[in-house]
Amino acid sequence: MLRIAQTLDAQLRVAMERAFPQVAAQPDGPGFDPQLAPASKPEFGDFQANGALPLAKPLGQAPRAIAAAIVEQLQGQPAFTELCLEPQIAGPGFINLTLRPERLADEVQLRLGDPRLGVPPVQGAAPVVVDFSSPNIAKEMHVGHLRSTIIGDSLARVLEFRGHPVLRLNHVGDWGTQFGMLITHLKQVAPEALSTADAVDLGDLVAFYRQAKARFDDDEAFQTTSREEVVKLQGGDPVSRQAWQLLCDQSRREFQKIYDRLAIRLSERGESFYNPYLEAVVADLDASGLLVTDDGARCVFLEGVSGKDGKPLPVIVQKSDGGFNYATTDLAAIRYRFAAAPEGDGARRVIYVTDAGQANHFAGVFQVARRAGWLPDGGRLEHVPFGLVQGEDGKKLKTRAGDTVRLRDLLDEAVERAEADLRRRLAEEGRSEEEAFIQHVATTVGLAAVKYADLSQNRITNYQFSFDRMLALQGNTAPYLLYAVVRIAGIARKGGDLAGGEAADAPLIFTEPQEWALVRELLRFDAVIAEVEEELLPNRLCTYLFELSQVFNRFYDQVPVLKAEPEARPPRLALCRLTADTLKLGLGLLGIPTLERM
RNA sequence: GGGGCUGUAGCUCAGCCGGAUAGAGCGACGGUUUCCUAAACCGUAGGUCGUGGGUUCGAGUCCCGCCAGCCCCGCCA
Repeated sequence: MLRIAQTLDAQLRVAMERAFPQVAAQPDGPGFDPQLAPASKPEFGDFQANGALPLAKPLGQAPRAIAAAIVEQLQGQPAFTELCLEPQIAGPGFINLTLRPERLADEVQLRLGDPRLGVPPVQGAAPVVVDFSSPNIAKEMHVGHLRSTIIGDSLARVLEFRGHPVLRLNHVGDWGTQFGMLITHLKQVAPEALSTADAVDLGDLVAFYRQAKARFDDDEAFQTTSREEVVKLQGGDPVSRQAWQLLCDQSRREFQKIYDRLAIRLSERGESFYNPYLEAVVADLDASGLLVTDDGARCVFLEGVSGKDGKPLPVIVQKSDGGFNYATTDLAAIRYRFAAAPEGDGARRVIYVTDAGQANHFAGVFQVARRAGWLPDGGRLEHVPFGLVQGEDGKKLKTRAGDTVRLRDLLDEAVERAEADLRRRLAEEGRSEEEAFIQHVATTVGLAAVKYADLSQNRITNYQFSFDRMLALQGNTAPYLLYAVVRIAGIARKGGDLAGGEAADAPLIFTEPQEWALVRELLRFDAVIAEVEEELLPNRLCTYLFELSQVFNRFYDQVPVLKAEPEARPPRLALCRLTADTLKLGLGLLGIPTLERM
């Protein structure tokens, strides 16, 4: 309906100008904004224009009279009367617009033949970087990586669908002090791990990492050795390099198992990738006069952000010992991503999907990048923050033993619970299914539940993780949406021709309110996609898909399809087909595959 | 001390650019099945939108103060 909304907006502007030419002539006048919005309630029609109300004061007229004058001018436009029924003026001066049923049917018809379901491909596409997931080498992926991975993937999918060339970058933690610690520790306790691939498994590596961290925190000699080890590594020492390479390879393979399970595609480009550019970052900042040496550290002082003593807060880009830190790497990454090829990605939009705790850090780093002039005209640099994953007690999610929850275990449990639920249901209904079917459904439902529960929440707030809620069969959950798709597949199995062959030329004539409700819901899809692309809020897409499922279920419950009168059958089958296509596409953009039966 | 985020029904949460009587889901209570999977549908109850001001024709939404919770705050990432 985006196209129609644009048309209506233009028509309203013309009507306003014609109704009040004296205002149109004023250069400093109030101007005209139709304030066109989707109708807030079905009884108000399809759209409402609220633009008459703000004109009341400047024009010195009653808002309803202003609305009436606008409506009169609208009615004088043939293009408008072809599109809409007679506008209604309601309340204090709202103009309610209802589209002609045949225009709605036209729109449905267009979408039936359109694989993009009415979503236009983007014009003038330029690369978009989505930086997400980003686990640390030599650690296992845990619940803390869940949200970034799932949200980032979904945003990337939406942007890709719109036609942007998307670089999905996995900015893994593969550099820095942590490696000094780990390698130093391993040299002493498990030297074979540094020269032989897979000498220890990742779980052990994680334990070693923890030990190394503990030693680092209270053993000064160990700290010193670790720092020296980092210097060796950065200096390209072959032994250190090889150890590092082995650790990275091993972690990479473990990460990939998770990504494969979740059907997530990512290009690894870790922190180390930017090492060759760190010097240039500092030089660049120096050349643009932003760099200040303070206490031996080279930093950029932020504008508008002050610390304890009221002094501006610094972003440190080179430590007093000459080393670089994460801010330097992040700056190098921004610089590289916006820079033109071959020494850059040529991006026009760079998106970081990380927890909200890093908001200050990114705000600082972004400010420096902007002031350094690294963003091209129209370049967008955005932090997409999200809240913590909490348990049902409202505290940070932990295992019973108090450990961090591994992502692997979390996914396993979701699938196990989905399987148990399915088996119980099969037993209750006396159904018998093949083992392969059960495994496939349980896996799909379990993983879908985890993804959907995360995505359906406004990402900025903390997220209360609950297997029971996400796997519930009713409510705003993955199983509920998947079930709507299954119901439509059931119609096809029982002889409904969803491919459109049945009376393909028959006009789409709808008679029931449930049909119209479904039509209107289906036509919202393009606007929802546009909104997610802009606001980077996948929960808006979830809400839409849930509402679509609800409207469909109401239709399914109250309006027969297969047993409809012969002339009513084709249009109803068409609605089923478009609903299924919309749900499949929408869920696909959330990274969730659908099922034919469940 | 400074900064960020959050505060909406018993619980979990939506709420678009400020628009009409603030919405879902769960839970509670009550209904619906000779018919496409009842994993569904229909209905009832449940709200000082943390709080006090301000702006506006109109504020859950914007501005300021306050309260509460979480997070961040110089050489870790």
